[in-house]
Amino acid sequence: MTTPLPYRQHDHAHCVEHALADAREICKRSGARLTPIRERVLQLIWQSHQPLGAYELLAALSQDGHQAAPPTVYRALDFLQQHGLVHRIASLNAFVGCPHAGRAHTGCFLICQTCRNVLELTGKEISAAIEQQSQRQGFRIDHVIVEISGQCPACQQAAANS
Amino acid sequence: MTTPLPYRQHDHAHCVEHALADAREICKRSGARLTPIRERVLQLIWQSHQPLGAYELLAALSQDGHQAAPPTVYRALDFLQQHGLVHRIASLNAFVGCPHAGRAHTGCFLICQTCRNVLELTGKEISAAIEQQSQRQGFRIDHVIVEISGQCPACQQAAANS
DNA sequence: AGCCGAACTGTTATATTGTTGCAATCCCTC
DNA sequence: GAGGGATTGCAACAATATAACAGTTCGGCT
Repeated sequence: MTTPLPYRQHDHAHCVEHALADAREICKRSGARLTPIRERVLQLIWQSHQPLGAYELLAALSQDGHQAAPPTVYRALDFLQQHGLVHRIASLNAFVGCPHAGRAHTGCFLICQTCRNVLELTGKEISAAIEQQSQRQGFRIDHVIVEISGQCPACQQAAANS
Repeated sequence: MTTPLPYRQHDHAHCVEHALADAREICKRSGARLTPIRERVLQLIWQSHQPLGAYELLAALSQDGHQAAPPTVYRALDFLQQHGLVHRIASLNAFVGCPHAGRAHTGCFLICQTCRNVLELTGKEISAAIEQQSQRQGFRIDHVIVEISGQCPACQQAAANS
């Protein structure tokens, strides 16, 4: 798995470790148990820095020598989702680390179809519009999915130069 | 399959026929072939008036006496999606008829987790916010998914009365 | 320390959703 | 009515996700 373009420049190991430290802290505060399997799954997701499917995680765990079946991975993912540490990208059947874990937010994802990177938007404009329109219909919101597929700036440029 | 609450009052058969007539017209204009299978799938989706999974459609086709395998259904669905006649709801792995076929729009769905009905919003506010935020990131949009799960007004009321 | 109950994990099997590849058929155009 | 692209039939299979149950670990409590 090659590290994708936009991430070549940053200190990847450090950013992964930072996410894990955050996760430990968040779980500690809420009394949740970030067990070895769960932590390992979270680490794998962050290392890839791209959406990772459940069965890709499963394969990675097997390479660890860890015997693992689908439920193991799905349970870890459920836990991580419930604690806001990862998001599921419905249009990809895959999971990404959440860079805003701990802070209240509605996931809103820009998915590049070329390099496969995902950017999570933080602005309130979109969720505000969604809440307003839902309220207008008298609809009580439980969960919101916003997934925008297309091409990121870097890949647009790369495409233009070829 | 019981007709869900919000639809008890309308002339369901007429609304289905209207959607089919629209579809025939749209395909005619674009030179697309709305073959019997495709039309039947569209009809089944509209009749249910709720999201329908590919394998539910498959079962319904089999009841017609029509021998059908998964690819048959998926191909029909691909066609209907490409021509804007149905939408796929990623969070349900299911398909709904599009009430705005032919008119340019971005699907934005309110999904009631109680009655399973889906309402497609038409307002431009949400898609405008999405376009604006994407543009700010220099992201070129290809396709947008907005799926809002929760509870519709009717079901909120029903829940309150019990 | 030792016990209890809840949470977590292992394991097998199975359900659900979606795709590939190839042959046969249909339908439009020339 | 012959050629060629679109459509369909069909069989196999791939990918994603869940169910059910047994065993194990962990943390709180006495």
